[in-house]
Amino acid sequence: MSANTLNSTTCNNSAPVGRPRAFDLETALQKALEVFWQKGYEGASLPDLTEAMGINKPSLYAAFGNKEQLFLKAIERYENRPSAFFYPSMQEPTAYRVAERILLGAAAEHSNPQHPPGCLMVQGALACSDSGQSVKDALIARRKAGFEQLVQRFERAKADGDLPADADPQGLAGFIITVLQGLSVQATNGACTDQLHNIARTALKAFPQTQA
Amino acid sequence: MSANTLNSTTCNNSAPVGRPRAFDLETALQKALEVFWQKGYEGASLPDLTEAMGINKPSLYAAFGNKEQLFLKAIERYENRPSAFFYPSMQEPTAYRVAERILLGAAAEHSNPQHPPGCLMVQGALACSDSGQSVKDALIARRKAGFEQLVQRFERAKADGDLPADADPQGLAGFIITVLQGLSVQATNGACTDQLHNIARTALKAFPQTQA
DNA sequence: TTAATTTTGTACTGATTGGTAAAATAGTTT
DNA sequence: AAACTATTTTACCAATCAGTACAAAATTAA
Repeated sequence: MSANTLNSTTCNNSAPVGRPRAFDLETALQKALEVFWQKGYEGASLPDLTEAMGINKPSLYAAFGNKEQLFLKAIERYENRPSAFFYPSMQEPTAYRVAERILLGAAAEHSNPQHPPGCLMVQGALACSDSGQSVKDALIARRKAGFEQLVQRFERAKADGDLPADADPQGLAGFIITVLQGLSVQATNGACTDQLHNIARTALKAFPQTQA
Repeated sequence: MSANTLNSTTCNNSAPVGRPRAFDLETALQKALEVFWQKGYEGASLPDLTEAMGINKPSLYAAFGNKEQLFLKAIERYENRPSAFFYPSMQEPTAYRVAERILLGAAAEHSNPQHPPGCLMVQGALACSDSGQSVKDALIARRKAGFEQLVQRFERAKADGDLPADADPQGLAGFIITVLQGLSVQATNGACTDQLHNIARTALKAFPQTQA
């Protein structure tokens, strides 16, 4: 196992001993992320990955462990990428604004032609063989974590008074997450940004809006 | 290719010439359907399929062609199974009732513990390798066909007056389909019927309701 | 310069993938 | 009974899967 795991810009500026790595860890991981995004965990073969990453298999295994660990690092990068919108949306001032930013963000991002359609958290491993079960479970856990965060945000909104006293944070969060994930399937179908935007706007009509 | 393709109850009661088939085509197809439903097209291996179907590979190939054709026959059966709810929902008298039946039907059916969670049309092949592309495309086409049917139903509803004159059939149909497919992901997460029902009810609040 | 260390490219592994060849078997037809 | 036909069983095929052994290469440390 290497000393610096995934830190391309290490503080230690003295070059490490041994032959230097000929590729950049982050850009290679980004390429792997895009392959997984397009083909899913099991649909992405090692030749698919190594070709996109511009490295060969021993380099991949030395740097990332194995295919499963590479995938887990890819979804971690996915959630922290600059254009990620879900968790940043929590900081909006009202529940409605949170819901709006999530769904409009998904409409734009899931149909962005600069990367594969849809959401990696959904496309990655929805149904798979027995050997993919652990990765599928990891994605389920991540999706549930997002849901729980949204429930908490809506509970806070209820306490803050920007959601009605009779609002159901659990139900509303479940609804927003469901539309979010449905938009991922729509994007796979080839829907463009305008169509997804239209769907998001329709969904938002079901969301309680205390003030405009 | 066999004379009787998929007709277990043939009108011709004289036994066909040759060694009789030792299994029932429909029940074998049903078993294959359930494997695909659980694991997806590529996640279902031939041993997975033959074991569930209770036959061996040459029997599978003789009866169904190959894995891809077996899958296509499985999704055809899926759409015509007794508990299918999507197309029958079109016959409801109003657009709202159509939307309601689709979403409540999905809430119940996608979480039915008697079969795998979610919808085969979504779980079957959302993201896959290059070799699964044709099956993925077939599922996209089926999903789009369902969407188009719903658009037409809502356009008729607009003409009938049970949708407002300013209603957007395309947008409304896209929204209902999106929630429908999102519910499939939720079911994969392990959501129970009550949770899906709650989400469906929330979604229906976004749907124009001319009369109760 | 030599030793130590790490990555690289090549070639390989055993297991599994979808698919099939061929003979044995179970029926109908003549 | 003999001929015919279709299915079953067993054994196999080439291709691909994820993963690795090993030696050459490239760097730092001594």
